[in-house]
Amino acid sequence: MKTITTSIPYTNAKPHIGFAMEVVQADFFARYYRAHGEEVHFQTGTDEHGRKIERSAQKNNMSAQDYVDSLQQNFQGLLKSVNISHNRFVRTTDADHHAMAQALWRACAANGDIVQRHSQAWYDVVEEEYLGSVEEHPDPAVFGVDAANIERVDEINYVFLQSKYTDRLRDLLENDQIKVWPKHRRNEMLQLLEKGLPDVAVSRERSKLSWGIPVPGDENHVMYVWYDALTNYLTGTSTIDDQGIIVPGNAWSTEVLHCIGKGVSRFHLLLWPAMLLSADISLPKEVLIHGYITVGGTKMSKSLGNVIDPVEAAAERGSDALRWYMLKEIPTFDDCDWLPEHVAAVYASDLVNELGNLATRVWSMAQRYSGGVLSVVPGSGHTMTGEILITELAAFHEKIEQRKIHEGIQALQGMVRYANRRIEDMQPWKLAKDSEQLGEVTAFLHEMILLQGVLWRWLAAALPDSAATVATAFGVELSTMTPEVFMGEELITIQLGTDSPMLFPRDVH
RNA sequence: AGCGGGGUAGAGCAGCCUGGUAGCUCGUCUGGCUCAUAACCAGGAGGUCGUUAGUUCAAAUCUAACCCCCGCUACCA
Repeated sequence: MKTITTSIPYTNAKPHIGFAMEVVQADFFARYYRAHGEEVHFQTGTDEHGRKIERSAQKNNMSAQDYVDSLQQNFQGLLKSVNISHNRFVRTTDADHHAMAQALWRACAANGDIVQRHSQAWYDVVEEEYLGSVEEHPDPAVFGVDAANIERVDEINYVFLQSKYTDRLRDLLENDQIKVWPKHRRNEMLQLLEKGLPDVAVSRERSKLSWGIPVPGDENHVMYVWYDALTNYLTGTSTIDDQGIIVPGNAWSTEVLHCIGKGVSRFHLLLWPAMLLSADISLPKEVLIHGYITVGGTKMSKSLGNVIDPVEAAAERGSDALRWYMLKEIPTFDDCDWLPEHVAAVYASDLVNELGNLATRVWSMAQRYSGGVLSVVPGSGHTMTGEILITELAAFHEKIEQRKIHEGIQALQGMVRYANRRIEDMQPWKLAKDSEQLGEVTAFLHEMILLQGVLWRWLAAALPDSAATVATAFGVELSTMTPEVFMGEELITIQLGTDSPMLFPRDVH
């Protein structure tokens, strides 16, 4: 079994295209492992507590709950528009999440890792946010906030003793017990660990924040949003017994892959494992950290007006086209600039000209020269192509295990080009003029159809809609498409579907 | 400032560990083909591999210094 997760975005803003890329990457892995026949648990969700939401709700004259409910459609709509195949969506306002966060808190507290501590901190009364401790920052000027808005607060808060886990976390990361992709992100964390981890204030006074999960046994305090949010990974995978003890489910006691953005790596590589260690719960196996989509080399921001809306981007050429760009063109771990002309060029070149055109040209020849029904024993006639196919598939799988989705897909793309070259060499349209050679033409087209079947079995992880169209048009069951079948000695009858597969129209509006 | 990543044809990247005629995709130019979504195939043009110095018969590749871009140390997909 495999478990794939995404981070859960804060719902106060519209879904970010970067989050869309994150869910698409996660969805790729979910579909990839399903194609291997593995059972997959794939969860995503939304982070709905905190001061900003509370304040926005007030502005809109709504209760916080009604307000977050009204925001759900944005996120559900996004998942739909990029075709995400998750089987659990965790809202931090869900009752079972509420219970899980409290259960985890109790577990950490029982181990002596959450304690009350008197703290002195700087507080921004306008933004209603803690800026940092007085101890760490004796001069609040470093925060760049108007001094008139800064207040020094003195209060009792709950603190999670993250510092206790500094050494164990260093060991875990150094020994790859939590595998970090790419590696240099791990090094960044090790650097932080060198300085020693601080303890983390994990509660807020209810007077300052009421929209959150209450601290168990203390109605005057509410959990810090990160403590609350990270717990979602257990909510979706585990249960709580009669004693209030967390029972990790199969989905947690397996190979867990967290897909996140680089901005939240500290929380996932330090705080989260520390929380799990404290509660004596097993750790995730891998954390994949993607880069950011930039515009003109800078981050998107509302003030610059350069925000790309993922739902609109998906509507432009269809979800598969957007998914392809995000998976194949954007390097999995790196930042990448978003240029509309480039997006259009990649669509035309990779999808329209190569993948889409290959499907229609083969379909049309098979229809015209072989009457739409092709009964052939693949056998040794497919050996040459089959061996190349085996090599390329191995390269694909290896790259995907290294979490380099873009490089893996490029291996499959190489086979598409190979197919186009083969067709050029064989020139079936010439052979077909001679009725003596029609058998050879059919055998060749049969080979090209099976080849696409094998490729689309894996391309389906990136392009699920198109894969379904291809399967129908060629009348093949993708899950049976293996190199062994491709070169097998059994008769395979292919009956084409009635429609030519128009996967990627050239003209899109 | 410290640490990390990067600087290779117009754009995006690989090659660097394990030195030996500079490679891929897109774009561009020319030719071929006609099954196909004016798609496909072949070939050409285009680079003093950030700078300087060093090691070597030989350096994009190793060493040193320097310059530039980005990231992390504070929320962020």
